[in-house]
Amino acid sequence: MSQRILVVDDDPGIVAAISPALRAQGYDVAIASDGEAALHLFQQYAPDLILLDLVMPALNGIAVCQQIRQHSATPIIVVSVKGAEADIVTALDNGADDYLVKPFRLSELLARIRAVLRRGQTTQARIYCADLVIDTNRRVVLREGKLVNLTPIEYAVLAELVAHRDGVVTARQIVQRVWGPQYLDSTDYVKGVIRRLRTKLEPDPSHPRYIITEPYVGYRFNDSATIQESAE
Amino acid sequence: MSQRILVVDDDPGIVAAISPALRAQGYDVAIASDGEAALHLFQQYAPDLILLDLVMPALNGIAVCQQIRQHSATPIIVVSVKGAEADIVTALDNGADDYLVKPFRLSELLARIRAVLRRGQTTQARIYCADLVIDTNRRVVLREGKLVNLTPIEYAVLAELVAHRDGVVTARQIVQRVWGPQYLDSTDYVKGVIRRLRTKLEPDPSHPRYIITEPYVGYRFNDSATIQESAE
DNA sequence: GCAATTTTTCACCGGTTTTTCACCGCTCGA
DNA sequence: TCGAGCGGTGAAAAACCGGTGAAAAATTGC
Repeated sequence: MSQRILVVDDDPGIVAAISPALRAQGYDVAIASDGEAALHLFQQYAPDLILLDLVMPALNGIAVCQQIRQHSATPIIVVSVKGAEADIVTALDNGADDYLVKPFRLSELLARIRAVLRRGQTTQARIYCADLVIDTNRRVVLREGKLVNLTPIEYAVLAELVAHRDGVVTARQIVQRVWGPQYLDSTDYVKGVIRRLRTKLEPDPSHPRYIITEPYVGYRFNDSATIQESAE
Repeated sequence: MSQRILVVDDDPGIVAAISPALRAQGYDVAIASDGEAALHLFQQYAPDLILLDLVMPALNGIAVCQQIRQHSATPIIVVSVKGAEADIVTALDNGADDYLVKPFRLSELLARIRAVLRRGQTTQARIYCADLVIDTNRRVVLREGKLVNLTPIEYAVLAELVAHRDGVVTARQIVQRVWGPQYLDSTDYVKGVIRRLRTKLEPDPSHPRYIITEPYVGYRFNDSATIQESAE
C-alpha cells in the first residue's frame, strides 16, 4: 500500500509539475487548491504527508498548519516563494516539519519527502524470522513467543548479524564492532559467543538454521525462513 | 532537564558562533571536531540531536550519518557549505533529517532544531501504573493515592526511568543525565538510589514490580502493570 | 549551630558472564 | 598424503555485575 501525499497549492502550474513526479515515485497524490479544501481533504484522505503552500485563498498555510497540529502529527513540508527568515521560522514554529523555498530542485523535494517520511516510521524495530522475533527497540529476543535471555555480548553479536542479514559478516568485523578495534585479532571470542547464541536460539544447535557459517568467510544470519533440509 | 546537542564541525569559527547561541537557548552542547570524535561522543554523550558538518578530517559527515543510523534514530541536521543538489539528496538519503546550507541564518537553524526535536517528543504528564501515579508536571509521585516523599535525586532517577519506560536505561545513562557527564564512571550512585526508590515505591522491595533490573544491561520501568509471576 | 535527612563511599557476597586454553574434526592446497 | 588453518566443543579461571549493609560526608531545616 503506497503512501499518500496531500499537495496543497493554488498555483496549477506548480501542482502540474509536482504531482506527476510524486506519482512516478509511487506515491498516491491528492490535491487541494485552498486552505479550506486542504483541511477537508486532510480528514477524508488521511495523508501520510502534506506539501503545503503558504500563500493561498480561503485560509493561509500557517493557519492550516495550526489547525492540523491541533489533532494530528502528520508531517508537513511547507513549500513557498517566501524565503524570508521570519517566514521560515514562523512556519517551523507553527508545526511545519520542513521548509523549502520556491523555486526548488525536484530531486531535493523528493529527498526531503523521503527524509520526513522516514522519520515518522516506527524504526523498523522488529525482525521476524520463522519462530524468532528480534525487537531491537526493547532489546529483546523472542523464540516461539518466549523471551530468550541474552547477555550483552550475545545480543550485540546477534544485532550485528541481523543488521547485515543476508550478507556475510566476518569474525573480524564482529570483534571490531562488539569488542572494539583494539581486539581485532582475538577472533576466538566470536567462536564462544556464536556457540552460546546457537544453543539459545537454534532448535537444533548442531544444525543451525539462523546463524549459518560460511566457511572461510564468516557468519550469516539467515533471514529467509525457508528451512534447508540438507540431505546428509 | 535540558536537551543535549552534539555539534560536529572542524571549523572553530562555526563552533564558536553556534554553541553559545545554543547554550543561550538552554541546550546542553558538546563539540566534536572530526568524525571519529563524533562517533565516540555520540556514545558517551547520548545527545538528543546532532548538528553535523559534511567536510571533516578522519571520517566525513555522510559516513558518520551511516554509522549512527545503523544503531540509532537520533535526529541529525546536516550543516554544510556544499549546496549542490546532489550533496543534499545524498545526505538526506543517508539518514539526515534536515539539511542547511552555510552560510545560514541563526534563527532559521534554531527553528529547524525546534522542529526536528518537536518530532521526537511524546510529552505525557501523568503516568498511571497499577497503584502508582507519577505526575511529571507537579513533580510528585503517589502510591495507593498517598504522596510519596522523594528526594531530588531519587525523583530525577525515577523520571529518567519513566521517560524511557518499556525501554532499558543503563546505569551510565542515568548517571549521565542525573549527575552529569563528568560522573560517567561513578555508577555506584545508581545502586544506592535504586535501592531507596524500591524501598519507597515497591510493595515488596526484594521482588520489584516497577523498577526491574535487566541483568548486565540496566534498569527498566515496568509500565505494563501485568505482574510477571515467574515460575521457578 | 545542631539535628535530621540525604548523598556518597566502600567492602563484601553470590551468581552469571566472559575469557582463556587445549583439543578435535574438517577442508584446502602443496 | 600431509600439514596448516579454520571452526566447533568443553571446561576451568577470571572478571564483572547487582544487591546489601554500614558508615562517612554533605546538605538541609530549624
